[in-house]
Amino acid sequence: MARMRTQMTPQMSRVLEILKTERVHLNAEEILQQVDVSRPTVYRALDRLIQEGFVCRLSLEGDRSVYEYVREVHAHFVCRNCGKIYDLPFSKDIGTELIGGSGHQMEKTDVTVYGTCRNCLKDNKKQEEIL
Amino acid sequence: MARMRTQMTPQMSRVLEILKTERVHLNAEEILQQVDVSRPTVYRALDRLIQEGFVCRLSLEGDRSVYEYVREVHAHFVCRNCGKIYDLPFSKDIGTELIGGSGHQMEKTDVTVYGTCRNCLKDNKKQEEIL
DNA sequence: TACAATAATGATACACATTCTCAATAATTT
DNA sequence: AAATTATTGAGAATGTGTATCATTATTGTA
Repeated sequence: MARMRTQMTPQMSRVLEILKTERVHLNAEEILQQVDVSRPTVYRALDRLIQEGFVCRLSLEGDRSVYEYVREVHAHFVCRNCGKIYDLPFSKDIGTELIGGSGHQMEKTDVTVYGTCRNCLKDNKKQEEIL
Repeated sequence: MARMRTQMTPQMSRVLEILKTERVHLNAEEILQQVDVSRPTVYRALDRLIQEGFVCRLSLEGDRSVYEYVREVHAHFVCRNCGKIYDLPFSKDIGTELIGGSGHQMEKTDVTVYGTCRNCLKDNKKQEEIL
């Protein structure tokens, strides 16, 4: 009987490498453009990399998902104006606190803050000065 | 010159009413099934209801968005096993805390905890006892 | 009340991200 | 090397959400 295959296929490695080196949040299309791997395989690789805990997916409001290499737990700030995503460090385990005595078992916690980033705020102010 | 039209159209009201009475998180398709309103109008109504602050959208991992009537700010617990969504009360303004001195301007904060809910944990235990 | 102006609706078609199917290929075990 | 199973890629399919646009409803004004 054949055992489970290699944990990490070459295609998975290539996808992971992109995410590791780019150091930003990429969507599936952006990954596809940088790797010679078929579309379905990129999605499959991402799913498996998420399962293995190497990558995490971020489902943004009304937008396609973005992926990033997991370095350390953090929250995200998404600018509604320019779309840029910033990492926000967070130390406390908010999830455990929130679950409290509800009896649920936590796996992970997603914290996403939406708003206007500092750069866009600056640009807006400039615009107002000109007008 | 004609002014802005009624804030709330009949179609918007019907969509809002469903969300108010159902008291659960519904996706656009489920809303469509319960209301005699066209697909585009349901989406338009939801967008406007969100803008007005009556409804909020929840973008779940690899799933379509769900909508709920806004009663009070809270976080969500999503069960990876049964898919059920639970509301978790949370008082503190985590977003402001996270942004800290970054200079961004917060609009709203989404907190979603993923894991296994208490019911599924119970069922799993039962299964183990049988086997 | 009728008219003019604008906003909202519904039917249809469309766009696009993600997934499915399945034959071909690669890896692993015996 | 043969047998078995996992993985891949090409292409098609799925399905959520939008754009278009003619029609209808609403509101303000004469």
